[in-house]
Amino acid sequence: MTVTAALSTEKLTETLKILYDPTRLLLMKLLTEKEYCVCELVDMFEVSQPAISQHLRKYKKASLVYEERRGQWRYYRFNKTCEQRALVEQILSQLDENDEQLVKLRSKAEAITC
Amino acid sequence: MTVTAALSTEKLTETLKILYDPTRLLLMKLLTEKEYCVCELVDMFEVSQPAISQHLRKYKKASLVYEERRGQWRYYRFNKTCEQRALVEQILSQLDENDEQLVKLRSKAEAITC
DNA sequence: GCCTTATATAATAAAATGCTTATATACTAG
DNA sequence: CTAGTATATAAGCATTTTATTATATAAGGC
Repeated sequence: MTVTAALSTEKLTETLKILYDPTRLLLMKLLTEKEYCVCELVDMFEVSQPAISQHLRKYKKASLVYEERRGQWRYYRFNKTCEQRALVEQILSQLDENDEQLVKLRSKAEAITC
Repeated sequence: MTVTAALSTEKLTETLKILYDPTRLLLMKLLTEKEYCVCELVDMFEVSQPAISQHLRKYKKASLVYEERRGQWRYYRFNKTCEQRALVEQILSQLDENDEQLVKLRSKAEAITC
């Protein structure tokens, strides 16, 4: 059930440019699994809130995520209808589930109450 | 025949960091198809010889390519035994074969005598 | 309305990137 | 040995990136 390859050099490199950053790669991994609000992500990654917001803005600019406002929170999740979907999923599927950083992140994710 | 995913965050992002540059992405596409010597690549891409050499060095540092000296030339080709092979091939397979930059490059490749 | 919380944006400084020019190295031909 | 070609490396510079701090915006509770 492979999708036809049809990304331009520009679109492809734009996407890789987003995912080459470790924080953004792992963050995207999480966002493909479930939605998160910004404050949850800030608690999980060791960077400031503006840094997270800026990463999220990059995803959004590339149509990789949906943003949904609910009350005073904004929830983000992977946009499964984006044209880069296959690419993103293939890249993320290459990530070792036992990778130290990923494992650590997942355990933090469980502990968070926001 | 999918290969087991087992790349660390570090290895994965290192590879994406190499491929996010349009020149390096297209160059890698060519190198997965056949071997090239540096002067051929210089003629195909619109950058200086040192720029090409520097791109090639990045591949080599990440074990993505083999380098073979023959006479005064150095031939480069994709290293099919590298651990990032599946990742690289999946990424490259997402590239539209009709992409303008790729098509232009291929036509130049045919014309080159080095 | 006012205060608090959640989030985005702006400004800025530090680091990384990728190109160019200049130079070094290595092989070939004579 | 010398000159020419192929390639790598070094140095320098302009641009981009990313994080931080400071500030703005927007919603919720009182």
